[in-house]
Amino acid sequence: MKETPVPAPSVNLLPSGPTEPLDALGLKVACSNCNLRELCMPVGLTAEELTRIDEVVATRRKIKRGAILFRNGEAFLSLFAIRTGFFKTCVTAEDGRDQVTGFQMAGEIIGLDGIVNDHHTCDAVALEDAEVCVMPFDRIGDLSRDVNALQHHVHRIMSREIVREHGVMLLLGSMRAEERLAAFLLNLVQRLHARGFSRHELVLRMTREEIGSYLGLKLETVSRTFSKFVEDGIVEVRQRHVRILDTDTLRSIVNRQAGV
Amino acid sequence: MKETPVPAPSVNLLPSGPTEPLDALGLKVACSNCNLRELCMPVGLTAEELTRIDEVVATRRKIKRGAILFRNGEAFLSLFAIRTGFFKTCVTAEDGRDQVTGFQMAGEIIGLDGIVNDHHTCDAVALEDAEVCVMPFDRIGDLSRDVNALQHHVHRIMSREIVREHGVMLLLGSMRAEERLAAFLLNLVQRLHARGFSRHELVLRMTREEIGSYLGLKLETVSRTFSKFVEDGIVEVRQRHVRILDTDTLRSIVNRQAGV
DNA sequence: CGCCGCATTGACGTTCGTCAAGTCTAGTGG
DNA sequence: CCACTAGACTTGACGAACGTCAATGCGGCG
Repeated sequence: MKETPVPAPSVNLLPSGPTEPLDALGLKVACSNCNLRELCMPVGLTAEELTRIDEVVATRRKIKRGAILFRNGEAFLSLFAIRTGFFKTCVTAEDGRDQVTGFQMAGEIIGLDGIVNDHHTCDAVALEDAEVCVMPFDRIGDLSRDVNALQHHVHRIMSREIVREHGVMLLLGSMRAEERLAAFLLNLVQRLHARGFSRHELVLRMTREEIGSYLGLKLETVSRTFSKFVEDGIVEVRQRHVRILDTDTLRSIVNRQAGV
Repeated sequence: MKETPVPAPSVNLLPSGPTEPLDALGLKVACSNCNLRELCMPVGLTAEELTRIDEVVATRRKIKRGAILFRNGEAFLSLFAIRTGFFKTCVTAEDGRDQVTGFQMAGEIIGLDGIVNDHHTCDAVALEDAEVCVMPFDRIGDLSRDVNALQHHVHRIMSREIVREHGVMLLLGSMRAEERLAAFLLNLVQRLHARGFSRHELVLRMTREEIGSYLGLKLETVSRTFSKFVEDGIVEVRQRHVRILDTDTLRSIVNRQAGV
């Protein structure tokens, strides 16, 4: 057990990770009985569609902390559904500077950037030991011709990513450091809560520098802003452990007009 | 910022707008004989697929300059392919500040943000008189079950938008004002060139404020940066008319490391 | 002709980046 | 078990880049 324990779920949605018992026995873990299904697969399927959906996942793959799932320039073959663990994706400019474009957790899909030119255009790095479901893209295409709901689901996933990025553009384009960090924390804790974790506590899986890259800030600014939040009694921070003491204030920071 | 290659028309394809002669006669303009087809539809279709593709477009719609094609919160029913004209899309935060998320021109598809929740999440505003092809989304879904290439095409369009937004995030997160504006101008002129316009001249359809919103800058900074480019002999600017005198320098501005 | 929206320019202030020093923690090896 | 180290984090001092506020110019259109 090399991983620091994750915060205890307030609701026991994910007590031992997705379908862990079956997995431990070496049995095939199907989407149809994966408890992350609601996050990555369409809902309201018929029994028959459900079993067909299992075909989407070809294999699973374990990724060590720090290892790369796919890299900019690599041929695109599959999408990946995260079963466990935490990823970042980042793009790199020609001059070397790079930008974290997102942090992804269990139930989320990565690799969508690769579809347009059959090559990935960003790197996906595991920030903790992780496991992903490998979903060959041609298989998704074939299946979504039969299973109507799957087709729509793929569209929705891509659309959701577009909308998410709109939000990031708003953040990067018009928010100040405090607002950015507040929005970031609220977003993270909200997504974790949807996965059964606490509404108020979280463990950051990324460094200050990675947060800064995502938020368009330098690591020192991220650190200072954390310190300010602590001074103001809004959060408690011990290393990467964060406890949110005052969600309302955090929310008001995000929504306040510049200059107010 | 890298731009995904668009099939480049050999010569002046758009001196008078797509299929304008037919249109003027009141004849039905089909995708199959629209000269923007290469931009918004899949290539390499069979003759039969080509005629089926025509079914995607239900109607066309004219939008006056300043008018709104769709608005945040409206029900999502269709995607729109731009036939003529120029649009901006922008998201609005609860506190009222808004962010231009993109500028779109002929051959580009807008409305993808609406898929995920059946409601649009941004506004699309015409920056000049425009015409769009209305493509009901359920019709696209039905058709892409039959026409394989269409299905893949829809995926590619959405993926391209995701990749484009990654580029914007890089720009907003790590570039300085000059770099942002240089990248913006190069991107615009490149896309216009792919549509048969000049490689060196362009007419901005948006205000300095809209440029600023897109680039995460204030309008004064945009104006000042233009002035600096003019001083340096990189561009000529007369109102919204821009002539690029030194593309190479502009490119080097985009790619230079901070501090160099 | 005069108005209005857009654009430019200047003076000044704020925010955040830069540079540097120093602290804390987890991990390693004696 | 403790010392040591490397990486991550914090904090301070300072400066650069950009925002803010305000005055002015310009062009298009009724």
